[in-house]
Amino acid sequence: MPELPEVQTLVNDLIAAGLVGRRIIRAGVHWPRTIATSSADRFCSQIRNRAIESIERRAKFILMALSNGLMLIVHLRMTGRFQWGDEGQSPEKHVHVTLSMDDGRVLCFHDTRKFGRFYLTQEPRTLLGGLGPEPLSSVFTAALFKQRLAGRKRQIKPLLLDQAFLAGLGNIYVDEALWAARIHPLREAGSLDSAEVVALHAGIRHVLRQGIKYAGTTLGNGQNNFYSLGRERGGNANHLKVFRRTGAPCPCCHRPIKRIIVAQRSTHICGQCQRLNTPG
DNA sequence: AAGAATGTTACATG
DNA sequence: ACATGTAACATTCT
Repeated sequence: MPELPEVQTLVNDLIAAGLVGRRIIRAGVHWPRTIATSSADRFCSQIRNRAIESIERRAKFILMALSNGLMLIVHLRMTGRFQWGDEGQSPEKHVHVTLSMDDGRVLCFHDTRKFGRFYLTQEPRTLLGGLGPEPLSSVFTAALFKQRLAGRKRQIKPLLLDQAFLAGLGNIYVDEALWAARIHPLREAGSLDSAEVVALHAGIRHVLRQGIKYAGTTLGNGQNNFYSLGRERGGNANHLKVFRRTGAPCPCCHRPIKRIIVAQRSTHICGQCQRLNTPG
């Protein structure tokens, strides 16, 4: 669920909350497997008394640079999120890591499905080196996109979901971007013509920027859902054109949105606007 | 009320 | 290179 816009929203919130410059005085781990790089004990002793020097996003990872060259990297996977807790009180259900700050606040990592991971490393490149370009950065031009698509035989949707090809997209924003560009998710990636590449490049950047603008996408009311630092919902669900809108009219041609399965993932398309074969 | 589906990723196997 | 299947989990949906 948390894709690039949701992770960016969280990073923005963490910065706005004044976390940069604060020092971590104590860590608690209640589900040890959350810590991917070491034992829970070693994690706690290593992170203790480090100051947070910067917070940024790369792909769907949250990067916190700590003092003395250590980097804390967090991946939320499907249901991870951060929220404030109370010092001295036992953490609420599904809180697996707590970070007590030098100003008395407690940053809690909450993750119902327990897929989220914390990495503590001196060498971030090991984890991040294989990622594709950032879709919102200036290096991601239509020309670069075209070059990376050339010759690829995979279907366009699973390729866009591949973090080594392009960083940060997930199921929601891929469906939205493909609809915006009027491209069928099963199209062979290397078969897109120049106009389609340009449209898809623009579509990807548009849907991601819109997601960030509305502070992420929160679907439904379940707790397996995106909530930002202050437990606020994102507003982007109101701006989705196809995702989870099966049966609703396509905003472009008013035919009903269809749900199909592509690469084992639920996929939402307009069969009229997104053609697999050229009409005729 | 039991069983299926679920936004992510890594890894194993054809 | 690419497609497919599975596993990691708990909650929500059917």
